[in-house]
Parts: sequence; structure tokens; C-alpha cells
Amino acid sequence: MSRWTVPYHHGSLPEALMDGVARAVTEHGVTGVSLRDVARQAGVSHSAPAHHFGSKAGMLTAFAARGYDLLAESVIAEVAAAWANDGAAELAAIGRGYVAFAIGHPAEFEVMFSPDAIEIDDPRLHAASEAAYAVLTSAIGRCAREGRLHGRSPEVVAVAAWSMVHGLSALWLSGRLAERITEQDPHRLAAAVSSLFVESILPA
Amino acid sequence: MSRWTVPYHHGSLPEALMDGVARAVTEHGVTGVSLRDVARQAGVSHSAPAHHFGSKAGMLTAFAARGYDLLAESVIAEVAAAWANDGAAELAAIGRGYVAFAIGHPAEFEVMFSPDAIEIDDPRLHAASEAAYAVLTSAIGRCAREGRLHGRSPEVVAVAAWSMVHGLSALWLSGRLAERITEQDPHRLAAAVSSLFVESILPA
DNA sequence: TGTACATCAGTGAACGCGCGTTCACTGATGTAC
DNA sequence: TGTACATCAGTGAACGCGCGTTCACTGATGTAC
Repeated sequence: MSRWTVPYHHGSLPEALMDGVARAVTEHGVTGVSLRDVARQAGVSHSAPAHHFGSKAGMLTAFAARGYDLLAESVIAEVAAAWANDGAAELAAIGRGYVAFAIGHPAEFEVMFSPDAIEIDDPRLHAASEAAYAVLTSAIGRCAREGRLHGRSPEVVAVAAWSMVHGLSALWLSGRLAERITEQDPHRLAAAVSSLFVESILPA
Repeated sequence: MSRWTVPYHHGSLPEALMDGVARAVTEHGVTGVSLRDVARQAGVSHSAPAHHFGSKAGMLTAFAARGYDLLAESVIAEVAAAWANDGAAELAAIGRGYVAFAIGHPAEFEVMFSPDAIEIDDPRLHAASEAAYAVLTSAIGRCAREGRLHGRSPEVVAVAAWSMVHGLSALWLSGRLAERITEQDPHRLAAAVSSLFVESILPA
């Protein structure tokens, strides 16, 4: 390889490595990710990732933190697109956005919820996850203000909503779900489940 | 060690190895399980597990299949204990039993839903998972016959129910949930969420 | 415009390690006669 | 009751491998003067 095709400085190695992590996780699962494999995919020496992220766990932690940012983006985009004019519509949009993120970024989703693989106390990770969670609590608060909780505990409603979309995402990605039902479009399924939740639990 | 303390034949090695898998998963995650470590914990040579299960994936697959059996047991026990006299009560009991299984057998739960780690097409695994799923569809069918679906698609209701308890289990075990809410007893939380689901979605 | 120097990005060799799998084996058990 | 033999459980040495981490290094870039 000539010096023209492979410059010494990559220019944006950290980003390229994140892409490599996504590919490695998709191909081999969190289990199968290795620093050396990720480096190989980025066309860089095997010790370059450690230079940027300190360690394997550090690399996966950065990947998970980026995942929380993408999750918040996905959810906010869906809320914006829905022109949600009440808390219930907002909550349904959040549900669709959550599942859309998981389907669109399965590697990120998997790593974010693999506590063994990442440094769970990393401040950047923690902040990103807090920001994503705040979107949910804000919508539930809006529902409460609009009198849609009907005396239910906001906490239980929040847990139920989060559990449902999280479970749907996890089951879909595991493949256990698709093989048992007729609906094969996860986005339509997410929309149906979100509607069911909102219409039954938060009626006007 | 004398021949009295360590007989050549173990007597029940496969069961002992399953216990070793549970301990290894609990300590190091699915990621960190190794045949050699499991053998060590069972006090047996490192090639003994392969003798029984063929390979590492075979061992984890057997562990997951046993997990589905335990899941079905847990769910059925909760239904029996509840003296459920209608489909809705049965469904709520299934929800509690599902979460109780996950909390009581976190290692099994983790491995069952780690498709990368197991042989997903194994017939024994498949049969055990079918049997567990049948409990859910049967309860939904009962609700339908009792007119509690109110025109909703049984499939969507089943997916919503399964997603909710699965998500609650996964989030609880990941630790992401407990740090955000006041209720610290997962069983009470499961009961609250299951009640919310049944009362709102399947009213009499 | 030129030079010196600090800083940062990425290299590549070396290390020690634990792993999964294979294979010829030995010990124990049960069954047929 | 005794003997031969088949079967199964578990051993332990050997293999080759890919891994994470460390470390002294070199190449490139930018900045101060």
C-alpha cells in the first residue's frame, strides 16, 4: 500500500472504530467483540483502539453512551413527527421511537443492556442514559397534568410503558417473537402495541 | 485426595455442571462462561463437560432448555396458587410467574435470551420453549372466549403482555430500573404492572 | 520564512494467558453366561 | 459364585489460537519565537 492510500493519521479513527464495533457486535454478538477485530475492520493496528479508549470495556462503554444519544434522538424525532398534542399521543410516539431505535441500531441496543461488558459507572454513559430517561418521565408528567392517569401511580405507569417497549424490542431482536406471530413489520407491531397501551391505560 | 472423597464416577455430573453454569453466568455473565471454569467448579477434569454436552454451545443450550422448563413450572405454580377463576386473573398470574422466574433464575433467563451463545435450532430447546409459550396463548384464548378482548387482536394483546413482563424482567435484572424508582421489591412491582395491564386492557 | 520543540496519533513486537477441542487412555459398572 | 466382556464416565496431555495489555517507538501536526 502506498502512502497515498494509507495516510498515517486516520483523521476520524474514533468514529470509524464505533462503526467497527457495530459491525462486530452484529456479526458475533457482544460476546464476540475483540479489540483486534475492531482494529482490523478499521484498517488500523491492533493497539490503536486502546490508544483512544483505554481498554476494551472503555470502547464498549463509549459505544453504549453513543447509543443512548441515538435513542434520545430517535424518540424525540418520532415525537416531533407525530405533532403530539397531548401527553398520551406523546407517550405513544415515544414507544414507537424506542422500538425504532432498537430495530435500527440492534448492536447499540445489545451493548447498552449488557452490564457485564461495559463500565456501568462511567459519567458520560450515565448522563446520556439520564437524558434519554428524562423524555419518558416528562411525558408521563404531562399525562398526569392532563388527568389521564386516573389515580394510577405515575411510577407504575412509567415502568409499565418502558417495560413494554423494551420487552418488545428485546424479544423482536432475539427472534423469539417473529417466529410466533403473523405481523412481520416490527414498526407496525410497535405502533399497535403503543396504541393499545395508551388507549386502554390513559383514556381521555 | 483419597479415593473416598473423590470417587471416579460423579453420580450426577450433568446436574452438577448445570449448577456450575448458573454460578459462572451469575459471576461473569454469559460472555465469561468457559467449559474449563464450569468443570473446575464441579471438581472434575476440564474435558468432562464436553463428554456430556459435546461442546460449549451444547452445554449452554441444555442450560437454556432447562430454563424454559423452570419458566413453565414457575408460571404454572403462580396460576395454581392464585386459584384464577377467569382468564384475566390467569394472565395476571402468568405475568407474576414470569417475572418471579427471571428474578429467581437470572442466569437461566440471560442464557435463554442470548441467541449467540446457544444452538437455537436444538429440538429439545425448541420443544421446551413451545411448551412455555403455550401457557400464554391458552390464557389469551380463555380471555377471548370470555369476551374480555373487546375486539382487540389476540395477537397484539399476547405480544403486549409478553413484552411487558419480559421487559420488566430484563430491565430489573440489568439494574437500570431499580435505580430510578422507589419500589424495590420486584415481585410487588410485577404484581402492580400485571394488575394495571389486566384491569385496563381486559376489563370485565 | 524558518527552526525548534511539544503534542498527539498510530505502530508493531512482545508478553503471558486461558481457552475449546481432540484423543488415546483408565477406572467403574453392569450384564450375559 | 465366578468370569468375560461391553459400555459408559471421566482423565490428562497436547494442540494451536486469538486475545488484552504494555511499551518503547516513529510519523505527523501545530505552535512559539
